[in-house]
Amino acid sequence: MPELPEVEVVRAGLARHVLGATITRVDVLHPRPVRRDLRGPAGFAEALTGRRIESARRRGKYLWLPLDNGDAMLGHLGMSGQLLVQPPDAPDERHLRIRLVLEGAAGGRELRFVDQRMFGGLSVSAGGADLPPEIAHIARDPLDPAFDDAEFVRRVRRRISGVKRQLLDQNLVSGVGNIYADEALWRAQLHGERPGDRLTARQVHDLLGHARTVMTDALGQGGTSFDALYVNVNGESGYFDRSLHAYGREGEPCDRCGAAIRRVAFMNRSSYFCPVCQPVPRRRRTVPRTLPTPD
DNA sequence: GTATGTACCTGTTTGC
DNA sequence: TGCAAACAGGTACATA
Repeated sequence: MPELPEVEVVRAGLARHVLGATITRVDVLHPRPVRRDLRGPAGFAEALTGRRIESARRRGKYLWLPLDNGDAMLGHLGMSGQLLVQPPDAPDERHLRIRLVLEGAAGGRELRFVDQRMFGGLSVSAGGADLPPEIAHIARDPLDPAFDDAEFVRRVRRRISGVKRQLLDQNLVSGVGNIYADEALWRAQLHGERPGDRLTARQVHDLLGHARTVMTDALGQGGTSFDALYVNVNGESGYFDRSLHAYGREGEPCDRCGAAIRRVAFMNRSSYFCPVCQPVPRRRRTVPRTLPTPD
């Protein structure tokens, strides 16, 4: 489940291993991962063939490879996507979806998009080398030096939506997924259903700081895991078994107070929290205390 | 603009 | 043993 730290590991791996390479052939083995490319599989392949990869960039969980003609190959790993740099004689992965044959700097290698569930995908963004217009709406991530903390705090406190939903809103802040949202909320001792407009600026600011810390820690661990004997640029950081306090720990004692961690359904997925450290907020009053006077 | 719910997708796990 | 349902969750989109 690649989140921001995992995607950054992939980006850094790509920056190291495919820069300057020319794409000489593209095989689209399944149409779904290129569904966002309106030209279809053949057009996608044609737009990439002959292009040279100039760099590797990222915003939130999206990453893109600027090309020598000003376009970019835009990618998202979704739930289960991987980008692997492999020698051509490596056997095809079971869920290999797209193969890019490379020449030049990464001579004789292949860049492979492998994705079991196919929530992820690749597309060619016209003129997207600097920032693909398809993702212009995606906010900066908390690790981006240009991220505006004060603006984030202001926007969260303007909405009545629960704070976890806001953490997952990529228009507000990018890169935070379900796992790190639960971890940041646990550290901040806030329940995810606390309405944004009922939090103090200090609380939102602290929550953002915890999100930043969780992701920075994961980045530190994941950053050392990929550069193996043969180049393996993937989304596995090995983070999940180690330092999670809330996510996936239903029934286990809270590391802070010992109460059993609870799991509740949330947006077609799960939320994990400590019922003592992160008390469920009281319901908002639905009837105003005093009825408004009619005009 | 905001708030909320759902479709998409498939391998694995769980339950009967 | 075999089958079906539940589950995992990031994003885009629909609806109010």
